[in-house]
Amino acid sequence: MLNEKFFDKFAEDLHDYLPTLSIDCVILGYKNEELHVLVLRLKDKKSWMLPGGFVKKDEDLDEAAIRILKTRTELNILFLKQLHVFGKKNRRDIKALLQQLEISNVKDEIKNWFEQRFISVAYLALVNPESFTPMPDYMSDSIKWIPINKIPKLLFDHNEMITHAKDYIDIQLKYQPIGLSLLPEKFTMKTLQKLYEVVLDRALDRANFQKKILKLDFLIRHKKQMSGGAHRAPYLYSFNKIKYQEFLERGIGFLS
Amino acid sequence: MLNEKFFDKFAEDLHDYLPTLSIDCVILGYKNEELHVLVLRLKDKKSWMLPGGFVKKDEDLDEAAIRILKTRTELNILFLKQLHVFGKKNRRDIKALLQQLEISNVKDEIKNWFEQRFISVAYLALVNPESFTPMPDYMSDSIKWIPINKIPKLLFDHNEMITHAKDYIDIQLKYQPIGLSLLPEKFTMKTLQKLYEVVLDRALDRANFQKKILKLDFLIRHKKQMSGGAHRAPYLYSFNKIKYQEFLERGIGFLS
DNA sequence: ACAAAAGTGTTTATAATACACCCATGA
DNA sequence: TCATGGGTGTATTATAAACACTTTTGT
Repeated sequence: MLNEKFFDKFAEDLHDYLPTLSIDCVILGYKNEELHVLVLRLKDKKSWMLPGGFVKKDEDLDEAAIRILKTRTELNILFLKQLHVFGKKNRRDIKALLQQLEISNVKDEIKNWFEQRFISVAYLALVNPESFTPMPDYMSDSIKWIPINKIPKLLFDHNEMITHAKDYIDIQLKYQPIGLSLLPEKFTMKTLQKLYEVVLDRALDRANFQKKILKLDFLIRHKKQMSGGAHRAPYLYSFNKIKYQEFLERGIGFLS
Repeated sequence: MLNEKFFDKFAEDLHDYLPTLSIDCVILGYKNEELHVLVLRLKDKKSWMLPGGFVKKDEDLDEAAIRILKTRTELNILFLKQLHVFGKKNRRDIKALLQQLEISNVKDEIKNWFEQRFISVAYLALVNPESFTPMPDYMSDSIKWIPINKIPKLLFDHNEMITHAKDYIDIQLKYQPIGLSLLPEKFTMKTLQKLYEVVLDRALDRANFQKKILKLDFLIRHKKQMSGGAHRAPYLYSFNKIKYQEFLERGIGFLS
């Protein structure tokens, strides 16, 4: 069994982790004009779940979240925010998990660990899917970007976590800019508008969108232009990160 | 020592609680035209902290928060929301706590319990201060409403929790109504306006405020009137709880 | 030169703000 | 009847939405 070695190591390290506390990550990416979520498929090839992990005794909660993200995304910098704590007493179907992990014949320590009641802190991360190749981990055989509207039933309350993330994005979008973590370095106004349309789930007026966004003054317009279709070439833009950051902090309402 | 009996009992019950996880409550109330926070003074008469507690193994996280609130406020129904998890590894100055609890000569189990690293979930509660008398607990000698701008240095990261609560209220106020939990059953438009002015920290136009709020249509106007000053008597209003609830759920922006 | 999409401008509707006016009440 | 604060109306300004017009590009 592929993960046996991992579990032996994990059994040794168990005492380094805080008990009963876990972290799960809703990692959102934007590609093909859709919002996607990064989900793991377990070795049984049937069950899906969000990437997650545990908190070491000598690390901050946020540090743990970053460490867990890095094992999947190789990324250093990304938008990362604590979303919500999920603490229902029966939120985990433990029997199902043990089966799916194929660890029923594993050391008692490991079994006891996974049989605990866990309170889980859900984190939201926004990333650009084109900037890295996601990596599966010890208990999963594959990791995939799945469109947010086509997520299958996940283990435990993980679907609820995604809903929470989507609600958060919907609300935040109305008074904070998004995009810095979701788009490539340079992009067209149309691309940015499409992102907003996907998240808001409604069409926006091209002319008014352009005016509003430019007025906020956190985009840098580049002289260069794209080549492509048989039409006028659009400007490319990038974010003025300082002004963008100011906006994130102020959080002024800027789109109805 | 007054709490010895409590600690004996607590030592017995320790195994009923989840380790390393605590709850702290920012309880906000509005009186004398100011936002107040409910804080505890410890028995040493110098240290202040937020009311808090631990999570039982057989209760949901939210249930624990409600239980903890009830021991202080006697209240059943109130606005309650999970704010943020505080998880810095050195967030608690443990030595200071042990001194202040005067439990340095207490059973080892108790000592070990409090010496743990705790991750704490901060909850926000809004209550009407006139509807109950707050109660101190085993480790505090008094509990008081203190204006949010005059909070002393509290233990650990509790000041940060209050800042977090205030920020949350500031943002929420812009696209959700507040008041149902903070005001008495019946109130004048002036009172409601004052609440908004205190929270937003700026003056609002009387006429426009009235029009905007009434247009939202979640207030019930009562025929009766107050007596008092030498002037026209104002209407009394109360909340239409159904419409108010609809607004909370929709969360439409309604005050610039 | 034409189609297609980008960029800009103009008109219209809607909402926010400022402030003026009249009303009711108790001294 | 007068001062005080309450309630309502109106003019002004700012913002949002709709859409028309012009520009640039590849074919």
